[in-house]
Parts: sequence; C-alpha cells; structure tokens
Amino acid sequence: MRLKELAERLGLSQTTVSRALNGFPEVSEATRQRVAEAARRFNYRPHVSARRLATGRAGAIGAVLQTDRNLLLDPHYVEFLAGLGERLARDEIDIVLSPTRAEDESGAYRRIATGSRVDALVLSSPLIEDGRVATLAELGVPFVLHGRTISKSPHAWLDIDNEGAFHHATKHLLDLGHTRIALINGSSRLTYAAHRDQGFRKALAERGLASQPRFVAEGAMTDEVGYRFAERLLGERPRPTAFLVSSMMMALGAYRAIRTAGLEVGRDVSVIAHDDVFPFLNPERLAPPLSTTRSSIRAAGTRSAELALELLGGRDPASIHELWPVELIIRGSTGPVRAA
Amino acid sequence: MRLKELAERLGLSQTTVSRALNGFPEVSEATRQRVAEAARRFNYRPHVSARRLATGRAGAIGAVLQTDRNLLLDPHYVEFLAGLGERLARDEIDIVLSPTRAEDESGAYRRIATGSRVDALVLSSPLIEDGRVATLAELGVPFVLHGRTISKSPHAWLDIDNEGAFHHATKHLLDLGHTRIALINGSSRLTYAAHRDQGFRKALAERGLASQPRFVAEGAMTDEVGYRFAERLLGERPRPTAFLVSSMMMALGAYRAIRTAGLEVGRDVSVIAHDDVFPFLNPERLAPPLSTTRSSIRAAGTRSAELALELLGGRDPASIHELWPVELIIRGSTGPVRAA
DNA sequence: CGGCAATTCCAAAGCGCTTTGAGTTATTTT
DNA sequence: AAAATAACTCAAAGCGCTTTGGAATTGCCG
Repeated sequence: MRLKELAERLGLSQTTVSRALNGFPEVSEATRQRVAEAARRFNYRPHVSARRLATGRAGAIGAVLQTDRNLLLDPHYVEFLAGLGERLARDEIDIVLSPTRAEDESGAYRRIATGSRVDALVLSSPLIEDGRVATLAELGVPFVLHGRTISKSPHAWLDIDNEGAFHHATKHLLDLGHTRIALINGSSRLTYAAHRDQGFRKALAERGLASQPRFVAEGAMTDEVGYRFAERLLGERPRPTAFLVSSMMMALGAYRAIRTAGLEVGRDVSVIAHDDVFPFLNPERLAPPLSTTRSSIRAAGTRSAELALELLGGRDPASIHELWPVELIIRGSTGPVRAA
Repeated sequence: MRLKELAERLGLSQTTVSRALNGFPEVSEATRQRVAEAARRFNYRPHVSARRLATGRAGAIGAVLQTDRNLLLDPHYVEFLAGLGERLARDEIDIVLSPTRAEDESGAYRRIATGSRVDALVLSSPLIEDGRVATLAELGVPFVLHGRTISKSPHAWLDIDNEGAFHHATKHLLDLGHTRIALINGSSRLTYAAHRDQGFRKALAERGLASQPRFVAEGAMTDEVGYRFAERLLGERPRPTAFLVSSMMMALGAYRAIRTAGLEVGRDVSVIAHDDVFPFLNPERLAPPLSTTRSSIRAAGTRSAELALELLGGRDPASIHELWPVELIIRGSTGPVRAA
C-alpha cells in the first residue's frame, strides 16, 4: 500500500493525505481522522527511503562499536544503547551500528558521516583526549558525547559527575574512620575513570591523606578482574579497610574475594561501588546490600537520544553541556572501621 | 558533490557515470578509470537514501537486541555482530539495531519489517521453539537464523554442531576414565544448550551411564555463575572428576572454584569448555591451557551476513542449512581420572 | 564502401515521498 | 451583496539515484 493508492481510495490528493498523516495544521480534524483510520486499516507505512530522500534526513543515528576493545565492557554500552533505542524508537529513528576495529576507527566515522547514512552520531566512553571529537567536528557531523573529553572543538556532551560521586563516597568512608581506602577503577585512559580517581584523591587530600599507588588498581570492569584486584589488595599489609569500586561487576568479584579471604563485607571491609543500574543486577539483593553511587546509564542513553534530536532540530551543540549529579546510597556494605 | 555535478564536470551523462561507478559492462575501462578517479578526487559518495529509493533496497540488515534479557550474555552476541558487520561493511550495508524489551518483541519485528527499513534480519540464540521464525515467515521478511529452532516454516539457518561437539568432548572424557562428569550449561530453553545437553547424555548413554541431574547446572554464561556452579558441584559427594562447560566465561569461574577448593585443574578435575573464540580470551594462555570445543562465533556472524546477502540475491531460504562441525582441541586441562 | 554488430553513451522515466505555490470553497466582515 | 479572510485541497516540482530504451559511434567483414 503506497501513499498514492491510499489517497486514491480516500478520494483525496497525496498532499492532503501526507499532511494529515504528518500533523500539518492545514487539514481538518475530520479529514485527519478519516485518513488515519484508513492508514491503519490498510496497514499503510510510508516507505522510509522515499521519506528520507524527500526530507533530506537519514532517520538514523549512528553508533560505533569497537570490536577489538575488551568486549567484556559491553554490558555498560549495551545498556546505554538500550536507552538510546527506547527514545529513538518513538520517533521511528533507527540506530545504525558500525562494528569497527580500533585501527580503522576514524575511517569508520568518515564512512558513516559521508553519504548521509545517519543524521547524527552518539559517542561513548571517551578517552581523556579523544581524537574522535576533532574528527567529527571537522567533518561537520552533529554528535553527542556521552562523557567528557579534552577538545578544542565545541561540542555537545552529557556526563555524570563522576568526580563528585567518588569524592562524596570517599568522604563518607573517611567519615566512618577509614583511612586505608583502595580504589578499583576502570582504565585510566578513559575520562570517567580519571574523574573518579580525581574525586577519590581530592577527598583524601582534604583530610591530609595521600592516595597510595599500591591501593589503586585499574582494568576491565568485569567480575573476574574485580576479584583479582580485590584479592591482591587484601594481600597488602596493612590491608585496606574499604574498597571504592567502579562498577557493579567488579564489586561482585570483590565481594567474593573478601569472603574467600575469610572477611566480612561491611564489617571487616567496607565497599562502595558505582551502580549503572542494570535491570538484572540489584545492589539491594546482594548480601549485604551494596552501598552505591547511582546513576542510570540507560537514562543517559535516553537523554543522549533526546539531545541528538535537539541537535537535529538546530540547537547549538555548544549549548549542550549536561552534568548529572550522582546520588550516594548507603546500604549494608559500609560500616565504621574496626581495629584490624 | 552530487552525481549530476560529477557528470557535468566529466562531460558525461549521469547514466554513464552511475554505470561506471557500479561496474556495469557497457562502459569502457578508460572511462571507468576516469570516473573513479574523479569520484575520489571530489570525494563523491552517493546519497544512500536516493540509491535505496531507486533500487528498492534498504541497504541494511536488522538485528534485534533484547534489552531485558540478561545482558551479561552479550559478549557472545556482540562478537557475532562484529562478524556480521565486518562482512556487511564491504557491501556498504548497515546494521540497524533495534533494542527491544522482550514483551514487545513481535511488535518490534513487525515494525522493522514493514516500511522496508531493512532488507533482511538476522536472529540469534533461538529458543527450542521460537515464535519469531513463524512471525517473520508470515511477514515475508527474509531472515537468517543463527542457531536452530523447531518451526513449520522453512527458513535459512546456520548453526554449529553443538550436539556433536559435546558428544565428542564427553566421549573423550569417558575415554580418560571419567565417569562422574558434570555439565555446566547455558539456559536449557535455548537450543544450543539443549543440543549440548543431548550430546552429553548421548555419549554417557553409549557407555551405559545415565546423566545425574545433580551433575547438571544451567544458567547465564558468566564467570560468576560458572564459579558458583563449580563450587556447588565440587561440594557433592562423590564429586565430579570432570566438567564440561558451555562457555569460556563460565570456565574462568570454574577454574577459580577448583583452585579455591584446593584442587588442581587437569589433574584432580578435568575441564573442557566451548570456545567461541573471543579475541581477548585465549584458552592457550590459561594455566593450565584449557581444552576446548572451538568454533568462532565471529566467523558465524560473517557467514550469516553472507547468507543474508544471498537471500537477497534470490536464493531460496529453504536451501540454506549449514551445520558447522566443531573441533575438539585437547590441552592441559584434561587428563586421566585419578583415584579420589 | 555499405551493412551489421558491438561498443559506448545519453535523455528521460521512474522510485515514493514532502512541500511549494496556487486554486477552490466556506465563512466573516464591511 | 461585495470583499476579505479563513479553511481546505490540489497539481506538480523536486529529493538524487538507477535503469530502460534508444541513439550515436566505432570496428569488422564481404
């Protein structure tokens, strides 16, 4: 069923039908109803390519998937995509995914950008200085960055206050009397990890404490790595009395390592982790319930989609800077320090 | 730079330029060279929507991402997508990703299928009886199923011989004298897990052994779950002397659990796991090196892309049934049974 | 050198939609 | 009642490409 045929059946012109369907004011409410009803009955759906050609919009937003980075990081990215997709689906906008090897990354961006395959891009997990931003700015492709990076090019970004979150969490641990706090972090090349590190150090510095290099570990945000780091850290003497952990996955590993070491979470070792709010991983349900800094990464995806749409609506990228506060939720995994 | 302008600069008609670029035989080699060179110089890229409208092809293949299933399964899926993308990129075909909640799944397929947003779909991880196949067959959308399912509708599929793989692996363990073999599997609702289970049971039955329910565990294919299952299984008395594991992730957990129990992998407990060949997870590098049944899931993605393209070329879906053999690679994690 | 096939190129007709610019009819205003 | 305004509707022109059906040119043979 095509627009033309639909119009014929209704005894209307294509113009009118198109306008009725797209909510233009020139069409009477009665006509609009009739058209909508007929469209439904004949199961009419506009041909996307035709629409895209006519409007000059691709009706799609691009996302690049690095296939040779450590894919175990993925749950975070996939959750972000889920949020993105939820919002975009409402406007019938597709996500075009481009799996790419890192070495060909800028080529991939170039390929996507030209040929107007997508109207905008969404980038995630930026490095501290991320070349992608300059590349895209230069190509003139609208994009939203989820996270922050150092770049001369003005651009739209959305980030959570990672520094504030870990600053706050560290302060809380200090208030409980902990002084030997270990940080289990993501790779420090990534901005969010660097920010968390900064928040952590800042809080320590405010109490006149220096962070000890041997109490800081960084790596892939997986259960296994969390286990290994925690195991190693618990082997230090004196050992840390609290862990600040960058992801729930790592925290699961840390919990296990603590138990394996014959210690009790929340009593012998306090733990605070960052919770990206995975639907299948509830900090409340751990034993003991895990204290977290919380911010839904899915919500960030949704908002990124919205911002991308605003960008397409003409909003100035330089006006889009959102920094989301992160809440600290204290549960059973944190407690006052005890004499070792 | 548009085709028209390019043609003008070259002093040729649009037709000729288009044909030269698309490799039609009617154009002389000299002209083709000239055109190609000019296209490169002016950085010409055809407008995809225009091409899609003209050819009637969407130039995209759809993939549905279930956002509320256990996303920790994702590394497998992402790796598959990577393979898919690698192949499709060569033909400038996009992957359109539709994140969807399970409850709305058939709606999602319907949405994608109509409006010709994609030319074909690729499905993964089918259930034993998967309704998606019937839905898509009914909608008339070409698709390739990665895995197998029970369905009356003839359809294209590509699968690895999971049953054969685990049959073979089990036989190998039996040959080494193991009789108490435990299976750590994925969810039995999924076909591949069911097939592995069948291969396992069949091999046992051939030696007159029955599989013991308490020696079979199934769940999400993560490190953590692998650890928990192995831990539990090692607590049984008499305990199993060998593990057959459905994924490398789970095997990592199992290794840890075995060590934690004070046992040695390959001597006290043999382990064979299925290896999907992740670039960042090499069974050779484990200690001891892990015996595996191996089949690259990325290669399966690549081949699925190829089959999807053939489908678009007019190949009969019913003629596409590929069952890939799986090799068993013996390394240090398997050894003869020892007196407990 | 005429005739035929092969080679090379072209103008123009879509593909299915949106959108412009104008026309038609109904409703107010003076 | 004429004029002005509002409310609808329409035909047609793109959007940028592919592809059809010829036309023009070249090469080869008798």
